[in-house]
Amino acid sequence: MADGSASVEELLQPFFRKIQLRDVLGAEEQRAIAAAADQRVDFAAGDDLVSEGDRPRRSMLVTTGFTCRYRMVNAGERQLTAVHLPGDFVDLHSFLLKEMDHSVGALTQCSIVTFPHERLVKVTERFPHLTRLLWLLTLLDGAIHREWLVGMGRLSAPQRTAHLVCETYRRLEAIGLASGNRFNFPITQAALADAVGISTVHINRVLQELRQLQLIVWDGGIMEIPSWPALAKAAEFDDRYLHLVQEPR
Amino acid sequence: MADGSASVEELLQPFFRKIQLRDVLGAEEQRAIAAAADQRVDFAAGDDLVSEGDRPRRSMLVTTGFTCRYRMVNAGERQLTAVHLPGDFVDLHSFLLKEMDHSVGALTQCSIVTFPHERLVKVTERFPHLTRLLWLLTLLDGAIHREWLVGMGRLSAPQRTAHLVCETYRRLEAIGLASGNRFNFPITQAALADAVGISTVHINRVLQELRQLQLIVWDGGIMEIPSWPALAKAAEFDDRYLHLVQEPR
DNA sequence: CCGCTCAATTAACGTGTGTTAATCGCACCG
DNA sequence: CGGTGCGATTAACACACGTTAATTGAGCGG
Repeated sequence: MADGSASVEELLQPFFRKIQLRDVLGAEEQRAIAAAADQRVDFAAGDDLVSEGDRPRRSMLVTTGFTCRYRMVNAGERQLTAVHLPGDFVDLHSFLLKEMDHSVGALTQCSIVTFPHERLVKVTERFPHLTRLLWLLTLLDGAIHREWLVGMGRLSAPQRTAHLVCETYRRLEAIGLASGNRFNFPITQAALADAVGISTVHINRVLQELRQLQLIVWDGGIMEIPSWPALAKAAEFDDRYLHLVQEPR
Repeated sequence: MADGSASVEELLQPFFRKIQLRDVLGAEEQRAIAAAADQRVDFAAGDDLVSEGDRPRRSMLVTTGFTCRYRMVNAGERQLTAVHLPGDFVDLHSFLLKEMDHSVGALTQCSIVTFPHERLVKVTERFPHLTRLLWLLTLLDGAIHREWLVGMGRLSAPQRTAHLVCETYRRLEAIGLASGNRFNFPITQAALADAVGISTVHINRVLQELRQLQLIVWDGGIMEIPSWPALAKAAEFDDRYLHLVQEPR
């Protein structure tokens, strides 16, 4: 690590938890990953961490804050394809895809840790099981992509919005960053609209509906879920696709 | 291989081409993969190759025909999340995700080759570069998922339909299974509707529009693209996300 | 050759969501 | 303390797409 008061191990806690939810991570593997970490970098909300067309030589892991993957189309319309939380790699796939086919932006102020690709190659040469775990992380991204696809195709805007709230809470809770059916969600309605695939005008209508149905309370950047069963039912949310099961991979 | 007149190597040709479009595949690696192949299995159109909730102990690679990944929601609505062609693994991700979070069905009659998971583990233990290539294949699936997501959120139904036609042609062409702006596409309008995320009534309207604009000719299971530039422009299609570039991975 | 079934097609009507544009509230700052 | 700007909100109107239901056409088995 080049700088920072916190040790790499500390910064990687959410990441380790994320993995340990799915498999056992050996002490040696843990050290190997920590040793592969390089610099720490901070970004302000709205900044781009990587841009479409870039060929990054390192991958970035979020340690604090929210980021998103997105693409622009048409006349400046934006569509998010993923939201990333602490412990998530935002572009581990660039390690093998090489060229970015989308951009990554900061939804809030955030900080990340970088992993040079040549060090990741070394990991794949020496640690087959750890390699499979990194692979797994990109597969989890894919599973979430599929879930979003199903929502986009077959759920209404209110359902998709509710679904995103459920998903975000469940993922934060899993790594110990949320509890009590509330979490910090300091993003803009416009960003939420871009995630759900609707207009800013309509996300506003949708949010009012969800509020009126007492499905969510969202104020001052805090999202609260008055009744998890009610929200999950409305969203047809089932966390199977998050694969929150510890087993040998 | 347990049975079949064709050798594994023959059956794996589209698969080898798919990989070789992105990197060099060594002779030893080629042999290792061929050796990991197990049985050949045939399916009829409409059959399920794997179902949501299953825990497959082998992954399947399509050798002929079209398959799809899908999930059911609500009152029997179906949403496809991927279409797979010869050379594609339909569930390589199950190797690490373990439990299927969606089903895989045959869009047409098709045949596949299976790869027992324990043999894939051995591959990851002995062939780091080949492992990265398999990982890459799942990353390509992810890239296509993101492209679909952008389309679902920000493109019109005619655009998404045109986009799927472009994508399918480009992928088939890449592995040598299509040329001359035509390809075999013997699927039902209902299946296409499930891929694009619209109703069967509306896919019919969309197809008529695309036909009237001379963007596609689709008759007797043959899809023809009168003008590739015109269709690509209408669909905002750019094949960057397919990563058709040979380079060290 | 009839009747069955399934895919494709058409029509009528309802609605979820987009678009445009204006207003409001609030933080920030000179 | 009054501007400035951004995010949230509201209104009016348009239309892409869904729903329901009926019709047509092609393949296929009896």
